[in-house]
Amino acid sequence: MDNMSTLNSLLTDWMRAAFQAAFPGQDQALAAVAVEPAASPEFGDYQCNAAMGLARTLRQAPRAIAAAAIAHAPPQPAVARLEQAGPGFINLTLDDAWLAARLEGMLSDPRLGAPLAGAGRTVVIDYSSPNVAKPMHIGHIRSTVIGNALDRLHRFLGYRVIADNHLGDWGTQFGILIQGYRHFLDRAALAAAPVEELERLYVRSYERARAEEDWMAQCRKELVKLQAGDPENLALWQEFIRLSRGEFDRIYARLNVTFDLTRGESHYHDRLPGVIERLESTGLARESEGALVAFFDGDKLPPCIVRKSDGAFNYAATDVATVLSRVEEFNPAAIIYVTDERQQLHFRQVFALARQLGVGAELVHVWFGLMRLPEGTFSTRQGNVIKLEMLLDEAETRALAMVRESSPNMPAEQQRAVARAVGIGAVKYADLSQNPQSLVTFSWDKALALTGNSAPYLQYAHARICSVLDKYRERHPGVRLENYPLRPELPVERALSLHLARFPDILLGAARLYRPSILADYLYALAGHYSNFYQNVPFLKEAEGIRESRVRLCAAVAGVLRQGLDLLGIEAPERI
RNA sequence: GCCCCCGUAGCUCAGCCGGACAGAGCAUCGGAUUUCUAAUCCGACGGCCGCAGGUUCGAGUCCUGCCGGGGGCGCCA
Repeated sequence: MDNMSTLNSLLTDWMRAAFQAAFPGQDQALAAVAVEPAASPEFGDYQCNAAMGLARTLRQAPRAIAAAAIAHAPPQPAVARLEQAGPGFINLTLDDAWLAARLEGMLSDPRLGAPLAGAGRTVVIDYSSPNVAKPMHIGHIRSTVIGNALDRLHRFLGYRVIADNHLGDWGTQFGILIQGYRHFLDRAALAAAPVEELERLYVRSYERARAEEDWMAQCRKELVKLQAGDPENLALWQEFIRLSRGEFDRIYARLNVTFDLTRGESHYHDRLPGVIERLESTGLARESEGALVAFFDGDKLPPCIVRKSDGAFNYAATDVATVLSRVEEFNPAAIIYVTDERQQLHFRQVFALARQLGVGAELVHVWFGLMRLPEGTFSTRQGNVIKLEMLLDEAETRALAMVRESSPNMPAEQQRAVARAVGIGAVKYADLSQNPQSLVTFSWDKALALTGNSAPYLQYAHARICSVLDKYRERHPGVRLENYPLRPELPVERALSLHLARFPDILLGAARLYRPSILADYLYALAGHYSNFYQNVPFLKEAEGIRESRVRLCAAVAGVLRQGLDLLGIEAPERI
């Protein structure tokens, strides 16, 4: 199946060839000819809208153009009907037998027809990236979950992925924290909840620093000592990182997220003087009011400070150094950053500098809107922060209550495992299923939805299929289902088959636009088609042949659901 | 002041490169379980797609302006 093109590209190439045969010498204008899924089933399976747009260039009426393209279309076994409609649409209906064979091909491929689009290419994905010494709260989940889905998706498409958790482990906050640690440490609290205690120390020290000049000066001194390699401060700093990573790792384990690298900003510290030198020598940055400032006259961006007047490097310098280091070490085709919207300007500046320094890799900032509460923003100071662990706990608790109710006979251990999969899946899906760039208002009921457009809905569809397959094997032991052909005859079966066959195109689209929500939408629609099928069409008690075809269709849906959910980082238990 | 994003059904949101009558979930109302898991399915109700112009054969989608909300803009990261 590796050499097989996806449905979209197959039909698009063919349709373009039809236009080229009808209008020789117009290749440039015809490059835009494309085929897309039909807006409505009544129009067929796919449609081509190119004729209307070409009317001016080709100096012909759209309907005449469409008719000519149809007349010149080369033979194509995939297409049963090709017809003109409305002002110049071309509607395509796939051949039933061809579609069934296509599905057979997908099912015999462990990759379900997904092309190895990224073979030989490397992408670095920088995501999650929490700050050391601060607990992860619900604002951190989006980067983690979206980044992880992009990670899995790219890996599946054959990219070599370097997932890097770029910890915030360097900077002025550590001077404040060390000073706080020296004066306010509560050892019992640190032992009980280390990161919470570190945060408390930071907040307390920070507040005092705002009020007292001397305290602030002392914080700065601690930072300078740390950055100069003072053994005592270095040891403290390493301890902060160790404690924080312990807590982060616990959350990542629950979320089933793993990184290839966990390099903090500190990793690039030694490279900063070299970067500054290059920025200065190339004229990209110059002195201004004691600071070193990068200007972006050509790019219409405001200037940014790369080195402060006290000589400390700013985070723009760190991020440029990080880009250069990644390019040098991994030679990636793309570096993808997943952060919230507040960093848009920052990354535009960093990317502009990197390009000026000769970086050719595609630099992408995948940003998402800040999570808000109905009553407004949340902040540590207002004390209305919802800790990520609390959210995950609540999700599992709600899911467990549901499992106990609907599956009272399931062993307790399994109930807990299902509740974990369902609860965590629900939380992830809430972030993955919407356009990340919308403003998001957090609500418990939405984040933990267990019905409707939610992960549990998909998991439920999957579990029901597993149950059907088990029952089939019980009643018909030893039967090799592959020996029976797929015969999608009913409209709902055909719709299901067509939807399944689109899976590879969906993966490519989601990766190209860096939007896992495209995959989530697809899976939701798939589960919807399936639920309709399941609810309204009997299969186990049908006659041999029909029965096997339908059971195989079920298996196909299960396979795509499982693979799709896995790419979103969501488990698909066989029983829920 | 300048820049970026968002504004779609009562609520929460989809809507890919502009395409044929604008779609879900929740909520409300009405149906479906002797059957393969009802965390489900079927149906009803519900929309000047913020407003006003413009481009286009065609605009929720692109452009301009305005209104409303969020974020950012030289010494935090």
